[in-house]
Amino acid sequence: MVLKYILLGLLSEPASGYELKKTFNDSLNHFWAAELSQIYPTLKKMKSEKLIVSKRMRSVIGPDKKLYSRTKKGKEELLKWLSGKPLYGYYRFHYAAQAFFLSEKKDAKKALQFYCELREMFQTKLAELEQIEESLKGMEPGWLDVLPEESFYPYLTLRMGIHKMAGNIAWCDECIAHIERRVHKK
Amino acid sequence: MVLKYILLGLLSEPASGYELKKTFNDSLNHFWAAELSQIYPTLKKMKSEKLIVSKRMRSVIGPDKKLYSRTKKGKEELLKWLSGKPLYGYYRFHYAAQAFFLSEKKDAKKALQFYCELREMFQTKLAELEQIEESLKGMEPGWLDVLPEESFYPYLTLRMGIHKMAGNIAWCDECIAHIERRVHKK
DNA sequence: CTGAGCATGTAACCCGTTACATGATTTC
DNA sequence: GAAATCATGTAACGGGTTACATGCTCAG
Repeated sequence: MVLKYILLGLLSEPASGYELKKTFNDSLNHFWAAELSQIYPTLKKMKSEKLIVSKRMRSVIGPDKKLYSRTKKGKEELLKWLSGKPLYGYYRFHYAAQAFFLSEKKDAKKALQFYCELREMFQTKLAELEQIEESLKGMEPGWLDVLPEESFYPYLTLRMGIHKMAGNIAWCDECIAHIERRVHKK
Repeated sequence: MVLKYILLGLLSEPASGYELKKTFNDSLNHFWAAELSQIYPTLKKMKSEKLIVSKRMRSVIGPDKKLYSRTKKGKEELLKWLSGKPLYGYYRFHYAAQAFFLSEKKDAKKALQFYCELREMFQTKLAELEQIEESLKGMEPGWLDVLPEESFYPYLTLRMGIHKMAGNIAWCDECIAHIERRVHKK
């Protein structure tokens, strides 16, 4: 139930479900995602658990919205989660599954093509993240040290995405070199 | 339905559900996992789709087992999947969610501790992967070039895991340095 | 005779996705 | 009047996990 804790974390400022979804799109997207159809029921459940309260608000544009705020109990729950050990989980990489069985194709050139396509995908993702980083960066050299904490820690997770993608690209380059050497040896 | 294709890929040699589970434990574990309670129904469904056939086999030790083999249709299905573009998917990193909200703790030392623990986790995983790699490596310098294809491509996915972990560790080191600088500045 | 490993399965549940349903307001 | 954006929800389904159920054989 990680979504619950993420919503709790985002509700340091009151927000509606719809607004929370937008935050996902532009702040947490490189490591998490959630659809509205999941957010709404989760908020409902959190409210029944008294982790948050809601207030009906008139919206200037569009229909009324429900502004959710975190309760004291909610804040405690969040801190408890943050105090736990970092949790790793298990990951499923679809492209790795494909890469694992590449020998079935009996054609090293196809394998080479696969890794080149994969590299391009990673390169695109990396460029996206670097663009976000660029827009965040101040122009003075000490900008990072004066960033407020609420922006500093999220920035570090953006760096995670960048490191991951760089690692992926390095992997692809290595694989491409290995496969090419094999092709030429033959 | 990636599991279906993975099982299809593993069935280049006939095997039972129980044996396939063991393969997961020692060959694909760094990028995929599957429980027996998921493998058995999946095999059943694949059989009904005529992608595989089964044969009852007497086991020397323990009860009878069902040996599954891939059919021609199954092989075709597998090749079709392998010919598709590499699929990326979306990923959810629990520890990143925690890292995102570290400012809530109001204590940079706690944040530092979090990243140190995370780094240790990655280091442990990396060591595991490197040990597997060590046991795979031959002693002659050209060992990789003479590896048969069915071992070469899986080896490359092991390299993926190693690159990912190295990237994660580099990220942690960077974060730790940033946070320490902030603490000292204050 | 107990426990570990071999072997196969079902049931309940949880998380997340896609599709569907509804309706207001603003802009072109 | 159509399309885009704001706003909230429900229903069906899929993939995966945990727990449960059963039974064989071998080693200590």
